[in-house]
Amino acid sequence: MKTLTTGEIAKLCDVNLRTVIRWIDRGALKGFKLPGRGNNRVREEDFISFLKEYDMPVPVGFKSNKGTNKKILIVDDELPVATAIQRVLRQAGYETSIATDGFRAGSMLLKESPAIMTLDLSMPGQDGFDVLAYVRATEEVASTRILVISALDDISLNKALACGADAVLQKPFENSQLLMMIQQLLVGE
Amino acid sequence: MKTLTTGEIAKLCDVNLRTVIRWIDRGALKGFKLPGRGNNRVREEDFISFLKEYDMPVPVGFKSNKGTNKKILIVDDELPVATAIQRVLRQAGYETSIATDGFRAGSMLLKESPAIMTLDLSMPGQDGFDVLAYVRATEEVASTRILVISALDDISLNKALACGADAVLQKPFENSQLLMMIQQLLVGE
DNA sequence: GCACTACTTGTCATAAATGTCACATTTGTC
DNA sequence: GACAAATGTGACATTTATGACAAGTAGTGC
Repeated sequence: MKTLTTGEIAKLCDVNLRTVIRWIDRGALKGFKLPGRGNNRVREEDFISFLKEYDMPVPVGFKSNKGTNKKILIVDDELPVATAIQRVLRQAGYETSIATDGFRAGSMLLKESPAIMTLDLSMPGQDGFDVLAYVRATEEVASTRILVISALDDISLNKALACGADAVLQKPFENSQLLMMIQQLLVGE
Repeated sequence: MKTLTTGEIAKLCDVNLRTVIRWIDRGALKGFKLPGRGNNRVREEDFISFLKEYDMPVPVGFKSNKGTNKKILIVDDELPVATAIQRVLRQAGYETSIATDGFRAGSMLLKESPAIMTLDLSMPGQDGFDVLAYVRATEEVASTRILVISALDDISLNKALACGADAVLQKPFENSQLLMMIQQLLVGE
């Protein structure tokens, strides 16, 4: 369970540490105290709900709601494919967005911090394995679950798993397969 | 995340604090409220876009503030080119990072919020004009100054300016030209 | 020019929130 | 263990939000 100190929250909110402590004392921000002298700790989820409740901006790379966030980012350069995936996921109640090129994908990944990203391995000018490695090495988004969707052979898919993919799905696939994998990824952690 | 209080904005705009609050209440200036009694905070970027939208002069004291962020993101798929640019900028005292593909570029742009991004128009699988349009349309990074560096002809460079580039530089270029443009972009606004 | 309207901005006092400071204590780090 | 860094606390200074009201700024029509 990831927690935050008052100092960290103070920096994130650009506010004085004293003020953060007062928020906690007042009950506006839910936290708990360490046994020592009563140093405060705030659970990440509580901090996020606090920000949302008071309509405060959530710092970039800090939105991963782990449990409750069901946002899915669909990365595929072929728009028809992406929208097809989107249709299936939306019907199942998931919140989705689409990125059709590398720049958008990278940007939206950090901007929206989705719980899951589906990734097409073979995008023009973009090495899918490299994307996997980069995401895993980038702290802000490292915990994003990644579902690789590709028409490539098993060897490539295995390599994707080795590079950090959480699951792979070979094209063509059944909608039910897709949904099952998404659901597993969401529950899985 | 740097934010401003109503009082700071009042001084910067040389208006009454009461007026700033009214701007925020009215929605002209985007801000958010702290949990306490609802003290207002305005994100720096939002304040800048506000000033631009209403054609208000950017206060001198504030420019220097922005000037402290000298981070520059270099986007070029050819690593030798990128490192050459980086060497020049680092020698001049700028903090730099390099992105050699679209995904990294988009991700690092949001992660690091650089003051300036240099952009190669012709990256494989990535339409430079489209990147420009996307950045301008994305609130979180819309105010990033973009210097397009390209070997393409004048027509393309003009199109880049129309798409939202703040400046263009045609390859090949002198190091002094590059530095001058960077400096102008940092001071210019 | 004048009166009228609609609107924005400035002023003031007050209550409340936030920032500052010094110092003891705790926590992190090696 | 020992040391550096971060945190909590109280008292106090500063800043902020709010309402009501005055003053200023167009624009309109006469």
